Amino acid sequence: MRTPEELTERFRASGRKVTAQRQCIFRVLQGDETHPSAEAVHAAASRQMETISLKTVYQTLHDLAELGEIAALDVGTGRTRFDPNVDDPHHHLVCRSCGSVRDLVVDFPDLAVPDGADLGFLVGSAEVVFRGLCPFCRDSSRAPEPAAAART
Amino acid sequence: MRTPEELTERFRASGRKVTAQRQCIFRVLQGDETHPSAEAVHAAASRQMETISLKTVYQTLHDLAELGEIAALDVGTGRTRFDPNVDDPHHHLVCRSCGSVRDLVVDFPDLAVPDGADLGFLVGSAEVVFRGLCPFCRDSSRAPEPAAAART
DNA sequence: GCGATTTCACCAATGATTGTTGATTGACAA
DNA sequence: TTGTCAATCAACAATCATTGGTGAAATCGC
Repeated sequence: MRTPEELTERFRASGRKVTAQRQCIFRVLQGDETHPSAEAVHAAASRQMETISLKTVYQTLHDLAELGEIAALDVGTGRTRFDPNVDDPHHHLVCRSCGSVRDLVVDFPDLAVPDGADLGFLVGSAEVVFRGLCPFCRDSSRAPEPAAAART
Repeated sequence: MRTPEELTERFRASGRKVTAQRQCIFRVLQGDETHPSAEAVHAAASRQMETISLKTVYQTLHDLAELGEIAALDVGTGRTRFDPNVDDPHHHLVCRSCGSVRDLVVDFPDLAVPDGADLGFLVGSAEVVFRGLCPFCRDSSRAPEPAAAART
């Protein structure tokens, strides 16, 4: 993901204004590898700006996604998660227990639809989701890690 | 997926009663390869039983999933889809345009998390989603196929 | 400085799914 | 055949994540 400064430029260049709350969100996303939901971003942003509204967070996340600076991803855990890592192609590890998501930067060269098996589909991309237990849920295999359980 | 008769036995064996509406749903799912949503199952069932309620459909689909006779799957299209093919492991082709889903029965032997890349996760399974355009949306590349557009 | 954009709080609506009610039906074991 | 309990129905409300509206206040950037 780009730095807050670069994002500021991009926003300006696209005709958007750069407000304090937007910059706050830029900062929150910077280096975040937890694939936060909009709620989680809002919670983190609120720590820096108590009055920032959930609406604004949703709006800015969509702006960022529209500009291709972050990716919105749905791994079947109910809410949309946002992935600041949009530079190197990767897959995902998803915890069955707490729903946490981590990047898996691995290339699978053999991952393609065999000839004749595509059922007429014009295939564009492949995403792999590995499901299992994250380190915390694996250890305390009945009680998920508190922070993770809090819908992180 | 098992035959309606087998499902009838399984339901009885698990202490569930086998009603006309449940059998109707068994029949609807039988051989259905479209990965129908609950709504779609309800629509199809309604053609055989006009009074069957959506509630009952949801309930029965969950019963079937609980017994492992069908799989509930979420490919990021908003609604949960139900897959009667639970016997051979497979992946999915998803249409970006109309959201239709098809099975892809292919084994990817190299699909594993490399040593040391698992970030501490205890990985259990891998699902691949290939995204692209289904035959209908590919041809009429602006207007999705009517039946498919109707939330099939 | 000025105008257009953005934000705010508040509240309502969406769409998929689940829960509640109370009355009726019907499956199935005895 | 019958009694019991599960299942169903209609109708309605509630959930949760997300989006939409309002009007007023703030503020970005030319």
